[in-house]
Amino acid sequence: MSQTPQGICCPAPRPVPVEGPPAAGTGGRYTISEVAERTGLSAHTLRWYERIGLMPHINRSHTGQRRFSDRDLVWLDLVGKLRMTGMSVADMVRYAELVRAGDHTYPERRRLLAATREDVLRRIDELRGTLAVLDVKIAHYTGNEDTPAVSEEAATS
Amino acid sequence: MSQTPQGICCPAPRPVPVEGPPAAGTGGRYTISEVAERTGLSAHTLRWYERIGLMPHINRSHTGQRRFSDRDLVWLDLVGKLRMTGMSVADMVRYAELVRAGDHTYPERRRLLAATREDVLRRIDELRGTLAVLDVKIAHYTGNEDTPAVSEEAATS
DNA sequence: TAGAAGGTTGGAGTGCACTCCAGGCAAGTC
DNA sequence: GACTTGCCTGGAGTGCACTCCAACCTTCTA
Repeated sequence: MSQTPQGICCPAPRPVPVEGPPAAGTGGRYTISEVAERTGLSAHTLRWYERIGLMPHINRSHTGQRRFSDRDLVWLDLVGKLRMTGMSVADMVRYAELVRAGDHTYPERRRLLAATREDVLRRIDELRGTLAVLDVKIAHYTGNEDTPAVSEEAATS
Repeated sequence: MSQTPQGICCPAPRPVPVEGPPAAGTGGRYTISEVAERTGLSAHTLRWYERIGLMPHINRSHTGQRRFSDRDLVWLDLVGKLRMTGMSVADMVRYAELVRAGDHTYPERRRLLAATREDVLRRIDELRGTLAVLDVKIAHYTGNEDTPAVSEEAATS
């Protein structure tokens, strides 16, 4: 959930069998390419999300093609938000499993999201810190467009 | 520099021959493990950073071991900040090359950092957006610790 | 009837940022 | 002299999150 000083990137996933609650029966029926366009995810990624258990069961047409519901879109929207927080796909799959498991998982879901929230706050703080550094650097370069550098160049610029 | 909806992760690097300005001659002489401890980076990563051109030349002891200077530590601090912004290693190498190339690269360095700054602002905004979503979810789970779920469960929780 | 468009699958491939490994060297301690 | 510690190198391996491929199926339009 949190990030080590070096590994600025990401934790450990694992493929998970899809076996959730009954899929939605509400709203429009979108093809995979329509959903790709709406969400900005590729069709590849949408299939992959389903395969690893990050989606609830997706309905199929009589020819076996995926037909996404409005509910699926809402879910994908949440997934997109969670991705933005830096949450790993593995953790999102874990969350999806909790949702499928039923209401008794509320406390754990809350815990997962609360931890994510803490992460986000930390990240915002970090980013604000980098902003300060960037501003100093940019001001330095702006004020010295053509003047010779001072001392610490290799280290400080 | 910016991130696509899907590729939340990262751009393209390339190995770059180290051939920068004369290395620092100031300050303490730290071994690689000392620097690893101070920066939180692994010794592996420090060697790798040097190899790809992300470090200025690092001095060596008479036996060929790296001896990092205070200036190197300052540089690593900046690199750490840039990593936090989400800047790719490839872009950081590019920046390091500009620093090595001399003062006439000030405008481009400024441009690079200004673009990074914009990215950071965008990311902070995104994170704030996710915070709002998380808060709604967490409040929902907190208020319904044991009560049955409502309708949209698979999609909204 | 042909061809194009859009979908299906499992499995392999990609790019990034590390991370580890084998084999070796130098200095210090018992 | 043996052992330990800490460092060196080039190159291979890892984990994540996609991304692509080949072979195939349906549906639709010309």
